[in-house]
Formats: sequence, structure tokens, C-alpha cells
Amino acid sequence: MLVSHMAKHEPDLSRLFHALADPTRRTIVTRLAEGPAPVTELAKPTGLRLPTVMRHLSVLEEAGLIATSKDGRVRSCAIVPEALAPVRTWLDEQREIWEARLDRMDDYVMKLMEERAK
Amino acid sequence: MLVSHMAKHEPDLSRLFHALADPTRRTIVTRLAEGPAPVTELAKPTGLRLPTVMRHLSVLEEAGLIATSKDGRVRSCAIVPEALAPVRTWLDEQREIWEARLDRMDDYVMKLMEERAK
DNA sequence: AGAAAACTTAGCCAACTGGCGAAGTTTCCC
DNA sequence: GGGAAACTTCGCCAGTTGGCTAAGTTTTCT
Repeated sequence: MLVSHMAKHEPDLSRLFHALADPTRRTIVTRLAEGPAPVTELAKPTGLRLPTVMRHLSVLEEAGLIATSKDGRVRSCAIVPEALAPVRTWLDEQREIWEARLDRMDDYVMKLMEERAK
Repeated sequence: MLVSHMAKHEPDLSRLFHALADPTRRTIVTRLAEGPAPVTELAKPTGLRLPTVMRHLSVLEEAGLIATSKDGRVRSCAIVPEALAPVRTWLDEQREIWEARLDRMDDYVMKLMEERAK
């Protein structure tokens, strides 16, 4: 894998979480998971104006969650499914830390019980 | 299952994602995954002032990610590990939608190939 | 009692957000 | 050529955020 490709899409968790923190943007992501769509089609169900939706789309794009390309006067938006990986990884890391702690607590309790059994 | 528990069927993903969108708050969550800690101990590594950290903590608490309790003059903060479940669920849902789409595309391609083989 | 510790509240501020309407720009169709 | 479609850019606005300092409050220590 080329470094130049990695530099562009840092696993910027803050950007990712921020992008996902808006219900409109999550709706768009869910819609795009079903397949690509032009901006106007994404805007319709939201009831928001185009400039507003454009803003949401650029937040999603800057977070690396979607990719867009223009064909004629239509901009097609598509999801970038692997973009969610860093989020999943972070969640897994938290769970690992938590479980490691539970294990240590288990050990501690076991030791206490052994002491007591003497 | 009690209705009161189901009533908020839509867990507050916006609050959760927003809470996790700040690096300071993620650092606090990670620290708390290792075990409970008082406010001052959480503040130390951040280099931020206490009121600022308090604000971060209340954002985390309102998102349900941490729980706090006061013992004497010390407020102890602890993680609520199951609070991350809705985030994980949402990610899983997105993946499901995406994979269902891939399956449909597979079917489509298979059909095309069959047509061609005629 | 008096000081120190550990919050807690209040208020200030600059920057960011999410919405809007108005006015472009580029393509497409007749 | 001219109008409609589909963005795109601009600038406005109210509300939120994340940082701070200053000034409480409650407990604990001596």
C-alpha cells in the first residue's frame, strides 16, 4: 500500500464520530449503503434545502465516509464502507481494555478466596 | 422486558457519537475502561482546567457513557461499558445493509453471465 | 478554628454548526 | 438559442461547543 494513499485518509476518529453524530448524516449513510445516489435524491427524504444537504455531504466526504463524482450535471454519491473500520477498531479496543480489567478483578477475587480458604 | 425500558427504542446515537467525537473525552473513556477515577485524576493528563473537564464529564454522563457518584468531596467516575452497544449495533446494521447489497449485485452478475452463456 | 483539597457554578469569549435564501454555474433537452 | 435541472457558492443567523477565569461550596486535615 502506498503511503500517499494512507496520508489522505488518516483514521481521524474525531471527524468520523462527528460526522456520524448528526441524524441527517446517518440517514444519508444508511441510504447510500443500499447503493449510490445523486444529491437531489438524498435531499428529498430529509426535507432540507440543497445547500444544507451539500454541507452534510461534504462533512461526510471529509470524514472519508462517502465518495462523490460528477457525471454531467449530476453528482453521484457512494458509500465507502471500509471507512467505518476505525470506529469498529476503537470500540473493540475499549472492550479489550474493559475485559482485561475484568480478568484482573477475577484474579484478585480468586486470590482473596484462596487466602480465606487457608 | 419492561415497556419503560423499550420506550426509547431509538437509543440516542447522536448524543453517543457526539460524546465520542472529542479526543479529550475519548481519552477519558479509555482511562475509565481501566477502572474508576476521581475528576482530578482524569484532569491531570489532559492539561485542561477542572471546569473544562467537568463539562466533558457531564457530556459523557448525559450520553450514558459514564456514571459518577460523590463520596465526601471526591466525585468518582466509572465507565458504563454497555453504553457502547447501540453504536456497535448501528455499525452492524450498516454492514448488513451493505452486504445485502453485495449479495444482490452478485445475483445480478450471475444472471448476466447466464444470459451470456446462452 | 482555619487552611487546603476537590469540586461546582457562573459567566465570558471565539469558533463552529446547521439551517436558510439569493444568486451564480454547468448540462441537458427542445 | 433558451429554459429547466442539478448542483454550487455566498453570506446571514441563532444556537452550541470548548476553552478560560473568578468566585463559590463542601469535606477533610491539623
